[in-house]
Amino acid sequence: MAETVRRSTSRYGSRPTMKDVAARAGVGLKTVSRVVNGEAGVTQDTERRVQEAIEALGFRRNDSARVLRKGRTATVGLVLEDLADPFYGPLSRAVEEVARAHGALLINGSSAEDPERERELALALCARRVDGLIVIPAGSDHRYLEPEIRAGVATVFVDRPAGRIEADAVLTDSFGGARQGVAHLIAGGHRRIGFIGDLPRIHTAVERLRGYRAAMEDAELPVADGWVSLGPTDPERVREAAAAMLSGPEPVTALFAGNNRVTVTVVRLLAEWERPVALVGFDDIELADLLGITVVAQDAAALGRTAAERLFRRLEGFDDAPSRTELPTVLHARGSGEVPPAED
Amino acid sequence: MAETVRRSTSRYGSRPTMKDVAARAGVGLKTVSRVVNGEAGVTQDTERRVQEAIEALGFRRNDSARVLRKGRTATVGLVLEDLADPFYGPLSRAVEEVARAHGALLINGSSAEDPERERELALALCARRVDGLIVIPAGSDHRYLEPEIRAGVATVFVDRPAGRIEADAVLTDSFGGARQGVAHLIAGGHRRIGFIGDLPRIHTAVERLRGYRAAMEDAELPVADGWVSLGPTDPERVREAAAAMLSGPEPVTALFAGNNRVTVTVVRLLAEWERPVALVGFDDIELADLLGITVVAQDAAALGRTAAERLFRRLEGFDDAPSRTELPTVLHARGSGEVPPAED
DNA sequence: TAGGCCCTGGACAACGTTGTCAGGAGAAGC
DNA sequence: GCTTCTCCTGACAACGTTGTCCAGGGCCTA
Repeated sequence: MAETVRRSTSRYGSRPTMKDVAARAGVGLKTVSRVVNGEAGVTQDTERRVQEAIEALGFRRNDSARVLRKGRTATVGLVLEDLADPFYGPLSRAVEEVARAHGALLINGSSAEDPERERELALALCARRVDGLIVIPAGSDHRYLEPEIRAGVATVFVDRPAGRIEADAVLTDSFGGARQGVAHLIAGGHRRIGFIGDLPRIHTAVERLRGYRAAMEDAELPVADGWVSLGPTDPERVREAAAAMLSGPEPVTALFAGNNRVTVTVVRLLAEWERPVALVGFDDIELADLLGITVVAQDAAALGRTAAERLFRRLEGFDDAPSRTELPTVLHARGSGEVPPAED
Repeated sequence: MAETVRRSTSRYGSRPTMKDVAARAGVGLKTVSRVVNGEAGVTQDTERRVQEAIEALGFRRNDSARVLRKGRTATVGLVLEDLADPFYGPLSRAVEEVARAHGALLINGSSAEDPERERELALALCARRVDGLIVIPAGSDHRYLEPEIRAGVATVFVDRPAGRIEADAVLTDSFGGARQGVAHLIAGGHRRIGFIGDLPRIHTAVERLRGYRAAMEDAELPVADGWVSLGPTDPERVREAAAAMLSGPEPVTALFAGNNRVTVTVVRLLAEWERPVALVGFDDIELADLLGITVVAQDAAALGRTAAERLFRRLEGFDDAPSRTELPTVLHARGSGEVPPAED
C-alpha cells in the first residue's frame, strides 16, 4: 500500500529536471537540453515529443545549474542609495532597459548611504556572479572591489566617482551645473547667496560647493562663513541651516539647494517665510514647473543609460582605459530663481 | 619557455575556487567550506591558515554552485509596472528592506504594463529559482504561474489581484478610497463630477470607478455618459478627456483623478483653465501639500511591506489558504478638493 | 594500560545543466 | 554491395559547492 514518493513526483518543493523530461519523452538528456536551448540537430518529431513532456511536467530550466556550467549569469547588479528617492527610480529603470536589450536582468539594492552596506551589497552581487556591476558609491574607498574587477566583473560608477581605484565613471557636471545656477542668481542681482548641500564625504556635494564658490569668485563676491552648510539632508537639519542663513547678521537673499531633498525642504520653508527669497535647486522635481521652482536639472535616465551602455561595451570585450564621462545640466528658469533681492 | 597557464592563475575572467584555497592552505576542500560558512569543528590555527589563503587569492564563494546544492537562493523577485513611477520606488524599497531583514536579495523588473512582458519577467525569475515572487499584475491571467506555485515558489500579488488563480493579494481599498474622495466633493456642493481613470483591464481602475459610482448613487446623483473616462494615462489622452468633461453640454464642476499620473496632468490643465474646478486625486504626490492638491492617499511602502511580510511567512512554512488584505486610504484635504462649484 | 569518546579533517557523491565526443542509421557515391 | 559521409542522438565528464560518512589522533576514564 505504501506508495514510494519519488523526487520527481513529489507534489511540493521539488521540480522536474531535464532528466525527468528525457525519461518521459523517451529520449536522452542531451536531446532535451538541445530542445530547450533551440539548438540545431533535432528532428521535428523528437522535438515535439520533448515539448509535450516539458508541458506535461511543467519543466523550467534551472538557471543556477546553467550559470554554474556556462560561467555567465546574464545579470547585472546596481547598487544605489535609495530606490524610494525619485532621482534613482528613473536611473534604475534606464539601466534595466539597456540590460533588457542585452538579454540581461537587473538586481538592485539600496545602500542607504551607508558605506558598509554598499560593500556588503556589492560583494553579495559578486558572489552571485553578476556579469557587471553599476555602483553609486556611498563610501569613498572601493579597493574591496579590486579582486572582483580583476576576476572579470565589469564595473562602472555612476553619479560619483570610485574612491582609491581606477574605474569607469559616468557623472553629471556638478561643478558646472552649480556654477551656472549660482551665476543665474548673481545675474538676477543677488550678492548674498547661501549654499546648502549634502554630507562633505559625498563627491557631488563637494563639486557643487566648488561650483558655487567659483561663481561667487567669478563675480568677485565674498562668501561669508555662515552662508555655506554641508551636512545630512534630513528636513530638520536643512530647515535649521536655511533659517540661520536667512536670519543671520548678513542674511542671504537667495539660496542654492544642493539636491532635490534639500530643494523640497527649502521650498516648504520659503512658503512660510515672510520675505521673498530666491531659490535655485540642483536636480529637477516633479511638478516643479507648477510650483515655479527654478532648477539646474540633471538627466537621471541618461546617467543610467550611459553607464549601462558602457558596462555592456566592456562585457562585449571593449578593453580601454577607464574613462570618465560628464553629462551636462540644463537650467530651467521657472520663477523662484528670478525673484529679485529683497531690499534691506 | 612557454608557461602553462593554469586556470587558477589566469589573470582574467577566472576565479579561485575552494579547491584552490584548500591547496594553498594545505587543507581539505570541506575544511574550506566549513570556514567560509562559519561551521564549527575547525581549530583556530586551521581557520587562520584558510582565511589567509582566501585573502591572498581573493576568493569569493560562487553562489550559483551553492544554490544548486542547497536549493534555496535567498532571493525574491518583484515584478512591477515601472520603477520610474514614484509610486513604485517606495514600494520596492519597502520590499527590499523586509527581504534584507530575512537575509534575502531582491531582483525587480518592470513590465511596462505589458502582460507578455510581465509573464516573461516572472518566468525568468522563476528560472533563476527565486524563493518567492511578488507581482503587480499587468495581465489578467496568471495561470502560467500555476506550475511554479505548485513547485514551491511563494507568490503574493500586490496592488491588483491575480487573474484566474487563487493567490495571496495585498491591495489598497480602491473602492472605498474613491467613494470617500468623491463623497468629499459632493459634500462640498458638487453635483456634476467627472472621473478619469486608467485602462479598464486594470483592476484598480475598475474598483475606483465603482467607488465613484457608489458615491454618486449614495447622493442620488445621476452620472452622465460623458463624465466617465477610462483609458491610457498618457498626458494627451487625459488632457483631452478632462477638457471634454469641462466643456461639454453639462460641464462638470469637479474632477476625480484615478491615479497619480492622471492627477498631475489634470493639475497642469487646471492651472490654465479660466473657471475654477475642484479636484481630488487618488494617490499622493510629492509636494502636493504645497500645491494644495487634495488627494486620497494610499501607502505604497505599507503595501510593499505587508506583501513582503506575507511572502516570508509563506517561505517560513505558514500554509494557510490564500488571503486578501486591503489597506485603508487617507483623505488629505489641501484645497483643490474644497473649491466650491462654479455658478452656471 | 586498555577502551571509549570527542574533535578535527578529508574523501566522495550529488545538485542540474552543457560541452565533447563517439556511435548508429540512413543516404549518396563508386 | 561496400564505403563514405551526413545527420541525429546519447553517454559522460565537468562546473563549484555542500551533506554524509569515515578515519585518525588525542584525551579521559576505569
